[in-house]
Amino acid sequence: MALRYTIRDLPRREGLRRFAEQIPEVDVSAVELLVQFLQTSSDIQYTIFDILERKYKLSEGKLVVMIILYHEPEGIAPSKLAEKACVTRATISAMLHRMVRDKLAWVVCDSTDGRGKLVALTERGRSLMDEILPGHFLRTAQLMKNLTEEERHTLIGLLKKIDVS
Amino acid sequence: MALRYTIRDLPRREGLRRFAEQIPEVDVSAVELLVQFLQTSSDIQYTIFDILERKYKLSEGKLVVMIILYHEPEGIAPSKLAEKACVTRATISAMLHRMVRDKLAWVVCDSTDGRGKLVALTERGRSLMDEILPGHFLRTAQLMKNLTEEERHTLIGLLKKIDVS
DNA sequence: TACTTATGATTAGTCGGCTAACTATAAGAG
DNA sequence: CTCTTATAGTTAGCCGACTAATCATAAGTA
Repeated sequence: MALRYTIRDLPRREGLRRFAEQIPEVDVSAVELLVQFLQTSSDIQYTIFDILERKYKLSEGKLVVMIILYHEPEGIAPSKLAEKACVTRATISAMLHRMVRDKLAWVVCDSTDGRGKLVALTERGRSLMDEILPGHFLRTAQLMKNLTEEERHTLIGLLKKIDVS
Repeated sequence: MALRYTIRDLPRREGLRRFAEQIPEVDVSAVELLVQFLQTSSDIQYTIFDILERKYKLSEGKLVVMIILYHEPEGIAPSKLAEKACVTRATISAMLHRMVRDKLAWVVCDSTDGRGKLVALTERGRSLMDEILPGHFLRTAQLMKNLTEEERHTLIGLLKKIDVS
């Protein structure tokens, strides 16, 4: 099914806002802000990551993992990789399987630790990154092009005020 | 594995930023903005939705579906539900299976259309929503409490300037 | 040294997304 | 009225995330 992505979350989030308005004690502007944030979030998800997904079968998670690997030409332990990518080892384990299958990475046993392994990108993995990243940064710049330097600064400041303690 | 959620994406996104800095043509402030946005995004994901997930086994997607159903006491067709929730019918189909299994919703055949069905919340589903929503809106308000009304307004305006055309 | 504990990786099972292919029924066109 | 096309729902199979359990090896301790 072809979802109409440009308006995709409007009705979805709208429901939440309508709901909030019906309950007197609710902080409506906070809900509206959350709704807008989630909306922007899924829009960015689409313009930045779904493109990579469709064109290169590369999810955000895999991109993150590959960028980490790109910086570790000597290889890195899967557990370290999990930690840096902020996912569980189980997730890395499955992802590595697919990456090895697709010849994007290789894995060897760590000679200094019988339990451990070492992962690194293959030449194919490296060149995929070289192919992908320029467009990725370009799309990022495009996304933000309507914001002045000052506005970007303000926006970062306001985002940091959201209390996620 | 217990991830340290409070700092969970710092290293992850950091890799992207460091990468950007090494390439001269890259619009660094745009990348920084994206990094901060994704960071805030996953923080919100945690404080708002992971809580629901852990306490009530309720994902964001299921919450959205249940809010829609909450507003449709007469029942709604799964295809309409998919459209309003902005997911595919296949996704709804699987989710409804689980919701029926967990006695949160029931499904009957549509008498006016041999192909169709009608879904609605069970009493259990409704009362779960009644139980969950106050806390949910409270956490939303908590999240935004450090922002003045004016700042909220500014933030919404800036988010809308992000170009996702 | 032997036992206990900690760590690295994997596996099984769950969930929520997706696409593609399928079945059944409704609606429209000739 | 029949044939074609569109629509509703399901199923199979993939991906990335998770937890919990398991296995092997390292490291620490009595």
